Amino acid sequence: MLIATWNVNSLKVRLPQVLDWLGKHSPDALCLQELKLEDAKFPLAEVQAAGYFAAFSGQKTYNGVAILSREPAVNVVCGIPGFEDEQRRVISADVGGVRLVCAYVPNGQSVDSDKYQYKLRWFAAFSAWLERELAAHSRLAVLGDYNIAPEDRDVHDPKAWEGQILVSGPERDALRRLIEFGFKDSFRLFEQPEKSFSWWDYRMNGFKRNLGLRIDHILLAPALAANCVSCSVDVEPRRNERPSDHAPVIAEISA
DNA sequence: ATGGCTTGAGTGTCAAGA
Repeated sequence: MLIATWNVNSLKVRLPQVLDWLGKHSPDALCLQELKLEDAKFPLAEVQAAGYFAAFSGQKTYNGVAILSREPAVNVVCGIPGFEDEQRRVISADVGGVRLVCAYVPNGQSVDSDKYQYKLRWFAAFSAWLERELAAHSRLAVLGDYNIAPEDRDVHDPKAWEGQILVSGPERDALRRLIEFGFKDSFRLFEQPEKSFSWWDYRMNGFKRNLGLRIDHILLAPALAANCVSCSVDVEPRRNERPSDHAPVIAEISA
């Protein structure tokens, strides 16, 4: 089973690239973030024509998440239960015997902003919910844009980024808590090239110079991690014309 | 140099992303 995550930074703009990528990789499920469109404008017909079902939770202009899947997604839940939030950042569902959570973690803007406090508050609720979900679903996968680079090796210039948004201590602590629950960062189950990233700033030729961060992750419950046979970042779509600033991350689960 | 790109909104130019 192939599962993947991709922050597309506008599904309207990126739809042709998403359809192209689905055709090339045929994942069983693809989690999308930053749709930036309301549900009435979700390109369902195009996705179905490509052979996929879709569960989605969108809003105008910002945020928005979706799970595209070969088999219909069932038991779909939008948001973090019990956490009031107008921002559409989470959708979860069962696909092919796996419980998938698709998440777009808040960016945080800067460590001294209200948005950073929201990010930490949001993540605390996310984390508490995932701990319960992990107890309920042994085959649980949490895919998405975490907007957190777990370690210095996930940052092109750790000195320059020290203490900044996406790498700050409280953010990393919050992510580490998920690992303490038993989740595995599937990317680090395998030997990986040095300086592997999943996001590069549009500005200053960030991609060409590989000035990136690894902030998109596939976390797996132990039972899935034990059967994970590969995980990688697919940098190819970042070379496209009008690319998303994020690249897809893809993992393969055997059996 | 707190800039640089890209998107959506909306038709000026700004907010937000990371």
